[in-house]
Amino acid sequence: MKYRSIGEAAAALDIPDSTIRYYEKMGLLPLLERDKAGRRIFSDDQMALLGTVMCLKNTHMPISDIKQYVDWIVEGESTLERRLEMMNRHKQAVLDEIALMTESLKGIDYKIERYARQLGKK
Amino acid sequence: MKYRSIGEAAAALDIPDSTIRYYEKMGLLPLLERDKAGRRIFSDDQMALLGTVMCLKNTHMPISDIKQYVDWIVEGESTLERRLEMMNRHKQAVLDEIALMTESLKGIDYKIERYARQLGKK
DNA sequence: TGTTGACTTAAACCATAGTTCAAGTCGTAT
DNA sequence: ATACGACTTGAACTATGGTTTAAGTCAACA
Repeated sequence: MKYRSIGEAAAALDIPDSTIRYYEKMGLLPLLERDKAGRRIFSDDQMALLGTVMCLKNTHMPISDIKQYVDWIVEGESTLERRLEMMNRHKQAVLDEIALMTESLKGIDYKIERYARQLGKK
Repeated sequence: MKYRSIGEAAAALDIPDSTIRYYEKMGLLPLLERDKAGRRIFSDDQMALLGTVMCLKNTHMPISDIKQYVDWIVEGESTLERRLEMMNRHKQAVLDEIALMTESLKGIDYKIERYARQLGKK
């Protein structure tokens, strides 16, 4: 199994190393292994977890909620139902936010049209 | 012309009064009038501007950029081109962010499916 | 006339999400 | 052997976007 350094993991996900250290400190990356020198090493499983964390972060889930989710993963099968419910609720929140952005974009498009018209007919 | 109090303006846009005061202090609401008692009064024009500010805020434009935009509005017609360019750039940023969220949502949907399957077949 | 309720101010406070710093360790390539 | 780059730590620092507080003013209604 291939292990990655923090630099490789960060490059793979296009985020700064410092963010990964911060996430670990916040408890989003439990069970992260170290080599003999004390350096973080990322297994495929940890890369997958980090990918999930990034999905949640990219959709604006607060760190505290991501931590709850990760804690449930560590806790095991007994939390499957809670995890499913959390993901369903989050999905709806994301859809709502996308809808708000899309709606607000209409106001922006309206400005663009008006400015373009004013500049064009001058 | 109907004027609104800060409470009415806030209720119309479903935001706290304190946010409107904060936006005014940040310079997002220049030319906002006051009544004899010193209270803010919102004309239809100011309501429209506030609506635009909310569109920009809802699409995650930083306060400092919104201020630049409002400053250009106050400056007048000579800034039309810059405003158009700013709105076009912002529109692209919003589309990019929606795309990222939509993509990240796929990872979440995948989790939902897996959890649902695991819970269903048990 | 007096008590509400909505408003005013400036300044302090808060949460969130990182980033930066200083000082030090490790392993490999020359 | 040593220099280099990538890594380590904890703590301090930053930026952003508000919210809260304290003390006070004002207009209208009972």
